[in-house]
Amino acid sequence: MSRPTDPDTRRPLPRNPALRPLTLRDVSEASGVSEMTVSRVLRNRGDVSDATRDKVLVAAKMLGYVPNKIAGALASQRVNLVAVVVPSLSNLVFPEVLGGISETLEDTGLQPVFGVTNYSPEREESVLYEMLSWRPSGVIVAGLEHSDASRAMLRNAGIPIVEIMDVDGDPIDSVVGISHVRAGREMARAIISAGYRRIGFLGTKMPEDYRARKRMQGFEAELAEAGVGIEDREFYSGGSALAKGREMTAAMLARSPNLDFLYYSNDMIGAGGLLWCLEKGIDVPGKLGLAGFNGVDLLDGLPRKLATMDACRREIGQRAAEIIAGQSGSGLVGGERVELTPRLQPGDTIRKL
Amino acid sequence: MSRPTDPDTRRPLPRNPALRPLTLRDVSEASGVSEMTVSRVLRNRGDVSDATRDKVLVAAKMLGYVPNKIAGALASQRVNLVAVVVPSLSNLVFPEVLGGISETLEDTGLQPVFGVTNYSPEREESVLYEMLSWRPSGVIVAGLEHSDASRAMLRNAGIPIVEIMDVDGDPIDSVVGISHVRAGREMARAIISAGYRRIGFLGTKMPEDYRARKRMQGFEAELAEAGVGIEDREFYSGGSALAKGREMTAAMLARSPNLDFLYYSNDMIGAGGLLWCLEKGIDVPGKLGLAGFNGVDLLDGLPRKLATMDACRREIGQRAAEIIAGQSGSGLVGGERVELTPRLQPGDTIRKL
DNA sequence: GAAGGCTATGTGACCGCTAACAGCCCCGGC
DNA sequence: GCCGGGGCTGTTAGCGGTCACATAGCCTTC
Repeated sequence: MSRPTDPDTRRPLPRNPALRPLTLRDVSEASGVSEMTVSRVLRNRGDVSDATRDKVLVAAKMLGYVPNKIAGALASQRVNLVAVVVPSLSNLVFPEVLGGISETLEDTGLQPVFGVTNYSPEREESVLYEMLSWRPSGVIVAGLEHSDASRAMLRNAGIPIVEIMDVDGDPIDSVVGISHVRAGREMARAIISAGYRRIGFLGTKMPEDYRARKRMQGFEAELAEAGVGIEDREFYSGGSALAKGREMTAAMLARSPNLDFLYYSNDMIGAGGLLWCLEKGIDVPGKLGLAGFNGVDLLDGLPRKLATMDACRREIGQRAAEIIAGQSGSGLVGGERVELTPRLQPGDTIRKL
Repeated sequence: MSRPTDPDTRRPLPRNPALRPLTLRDVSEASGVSEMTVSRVLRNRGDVSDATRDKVLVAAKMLGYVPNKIAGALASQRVNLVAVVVPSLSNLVFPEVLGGISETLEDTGLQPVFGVTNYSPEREESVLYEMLSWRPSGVIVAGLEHSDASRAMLRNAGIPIVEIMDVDGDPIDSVVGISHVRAGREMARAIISAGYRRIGFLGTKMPEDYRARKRMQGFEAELAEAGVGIEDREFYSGGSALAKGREMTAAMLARSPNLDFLYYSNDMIGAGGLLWCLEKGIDVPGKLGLAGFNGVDLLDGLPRKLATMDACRREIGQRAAEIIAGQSGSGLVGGERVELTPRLQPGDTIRKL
């Protein structure tokens, strides 16, 4: 999107006198050419002589004209917006995904527009409705679980849809993510093969956090195959995750002192648990192993590095954005499936063999 | 813009056969009334008989019609979007502000649209340009420092503008935030009155982080009035803040072992420093006091509570949103100034007297 | 020097919706 | 019976751009 670049005039561009928003006609009159030509100049499309171009740009800048994309979009049936819908911004997983998206979209002419659902399907539905009513060029939405109405809307939108974060399920169109079931399994395998056997699970209570649940399912399934069960569980909701991690760890170890491993559904509560264990002088990872999930580098710098599994957040954003950008450009294909592989980061809280 | 997809659900809303986006006319034909009446029903505006209303709603739902806000906005000259421009999402300060905004806008019919500038004035300019070209009902933008062109655009937009986070400067229209200069001063006062005298400052290198700089200026000014100077400084950029906090603290104390207080420009590096000090067995807050800034509750749960100052992030978002919502509703006033008061949270890392 | 092909610009018809107004029907009051 | 006034619905004219096409010059080319 090229804009009349500004020479360094000290003077702010003149104030619009009529307080009526400027239109192409204003620029066209000021520069003595037709509206169409102004439009061409401002969009850098079609042939315009250099002389005319300059005239127009000068006039536009002088007036402080900002094109009206609403009118443009209506006329051209083209919208450079990409709707991005995530459940939360405080999760710190999502800001990173959004970062990947922004970054990748940066030089495609596409613009991300973010919406937040607070993990509520109803809210997701209304956010999607709202966003689709702006006829974006594509939609990126977290998760594979949506209300029937949401799925129908997305399917009917006739634009590329990319569901992200998770690949365990039935995508509407394209999907980019990791298998949380598999992530849970792999962590279980690592834990088992490090010799831990009495395992506790700590997670969120949130019923809508399908991904955390899938991790737990995969985790449990893999343990079961090794003849091991989850001995104790604890769930929380709300509050500061770090503090909750402490509390839950204390509670669980008080209740089940024989546990030799704690698997946390996210790094923040894991970090809380880790801090608590260190304070109590518990031998980590000798007597007690710990692991979280997400690989948030925010936590680099803890006294000990928590074992975790990278959720490929940034890359998920990038790949999703690439799919949208690719399809919105030319012949649409759709139905892509990108499964990324989360990497286990053993850190210092799982025994080395 | 249309792609074949698979219709294998039980009974989704019937697929749009022509793959041409639905319009009011489709609904109007399906329900046997005029487009205008459909429009009225869908917007809940004007009198429509219950019988007609039901007919229309049924038809719209059956078709899976999603209104085209682009056309609607063009015709009505009304857009329910509020542009929100922040420098970063990874700062974890901003997601909270956005939360406050979303929350407050929720039942106003207004919709926030987020843009990210990465602390770059050029990027801010282009993000603003892009957003203004959608003719939003208002703009919320972080900071008071903008390029001349950005200021001109905002001034000329003819819509409510709210600059947030900071009140130390010259606002374009309305402003909601705290005085970072004063925040720095207050922290200095607290430190001085707790008896600390040999003070180090640790912060970001980022030249565009005006607010951190203002805090430092206020801090230094207040110290100076007490006849105290900053004895040592250290700045970082990039990397994990927690880890950087450790490193910088180690480096500074190696260089200036006599310091008795460290003031960090944000809580994350402060937390890193705190963890490092505790590991080293340094007597905090006896021999060495520590303080950060922001009051991020993410960090509740550290072994010791870091002294900090709440930046009123959520409330800033709320108040800003209220201003936009209030003005967009009725007669515009503008020029409001809301200065919030950051509260000192002494935590456990400043000596009590 | 006429035909053909560029390049640079202008012309009208929309894009899908809503504001404003016009009309119709039915009611009650005088 | 006529009039006035609601309640409900339809009609017309844009909103501010862009598309497709027409057009005017001018330069080749033979």
